[in-house]
Amino acid sequence: MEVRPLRRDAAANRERVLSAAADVFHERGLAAGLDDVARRAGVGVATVYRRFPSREALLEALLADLFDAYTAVADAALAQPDGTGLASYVRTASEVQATPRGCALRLWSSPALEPRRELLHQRMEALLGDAKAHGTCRDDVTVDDLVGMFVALRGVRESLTATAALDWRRHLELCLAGLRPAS
Amino acid sequence: MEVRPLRRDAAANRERVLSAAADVFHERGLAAGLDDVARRAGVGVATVYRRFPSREALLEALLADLFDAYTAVADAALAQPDGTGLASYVRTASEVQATPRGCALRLWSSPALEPRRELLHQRMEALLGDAKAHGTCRDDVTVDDLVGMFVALRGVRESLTATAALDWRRHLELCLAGLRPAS
DNA sequence: CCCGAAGTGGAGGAAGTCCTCCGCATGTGG
DNA sequence: CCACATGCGGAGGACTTCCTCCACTTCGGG
Repeated sequence: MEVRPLRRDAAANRERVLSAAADVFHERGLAAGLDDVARRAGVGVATVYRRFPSREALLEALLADLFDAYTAVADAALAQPDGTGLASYVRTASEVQATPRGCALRLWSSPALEPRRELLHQRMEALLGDAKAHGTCRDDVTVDDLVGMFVALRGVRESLTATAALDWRRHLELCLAGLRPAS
Repeated sequence: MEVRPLRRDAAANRERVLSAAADVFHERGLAAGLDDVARRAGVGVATVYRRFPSREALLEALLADLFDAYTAVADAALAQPDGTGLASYVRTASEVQATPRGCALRLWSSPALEPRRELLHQRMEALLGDAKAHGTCRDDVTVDDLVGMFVALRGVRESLTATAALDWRRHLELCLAGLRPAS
């Protein structure tokens, strides 16, 4: 498993591809052509395929970043263990998800990312525990419920179809209200 | 605007296409080929295109059915004006949406369906009014919030990606909890 | 029963996407 | 500074999907 590092220019190109992919997928959906991604990155198609053998590999790389960002947000929220961390984590993480890189969320359960997902899972568990201990969250809420919220929010955001005054932040607050203990 | 009715066999084919389209889109997503729809319906491609000039027209026809179903559910819920109608409407409508025809929901705000959408809007308004009057729903909830819920639920349902113990019914209950007045 | 209007199927051209191949360019260790 | 491993671009073949066209079939009113 000796992997020598990429040549410096190649590494830079890799980043440009990732960033372009996030933008393109964000704008035109996950089905957008990789040729478009290449053009946007100012790079040949071959470069995209050389670095990321498949569309999935590309998305996984984006998702890895996203997981890292989530985890960082969760750590920050855990720093103030007064029961408000959970809500602030959910709100901030949702903002991160609204970013172009958030498009990768659809791959959530990719097997290749199990380790990072597990890490994030632990943080969410901790946040839930803290919130429950302070009585700011119902006892029966699970990490999967939180995951469901993020997935749901992505759905709302991607559906801003013309007419709709559909605001994902509004749905977010509805969910947060649902997490709090009844009376 | 004289439109003579379809010949009997043509009308039957139209229904078969609609039903096949619902199944195919449900299984393979809205991007599935219309050729597949035709094959599934046991009909030539030309028949699909003759009856529905575009993929959108096809989806609109499906959505029209869906709106009618929603409206019927809402009417049933309104029959018992004891404050519980809203919740039972949301639950039942969600089940309808889990049906293959529910795949059309993505088109929600198609201009062509304004009249039906308006009809449904009125019913939801009434359900909300009843629930608020009985104190089973927060005063600040709007019809758009409900629409947001349905869109969110579609997102969760379509994301059942392998791993996930993601259950849309669970997210539904979370939302319903969020609708109720705080303490 | 008959005949014209209405409907039908599937071939096939246009367009888009995927991904590989290979001759040329460029960074880097010695 | 040089050699060569590493990386690069874009042409192009295989494939998929879209949608039209037209010769043939079927329905149904008189």
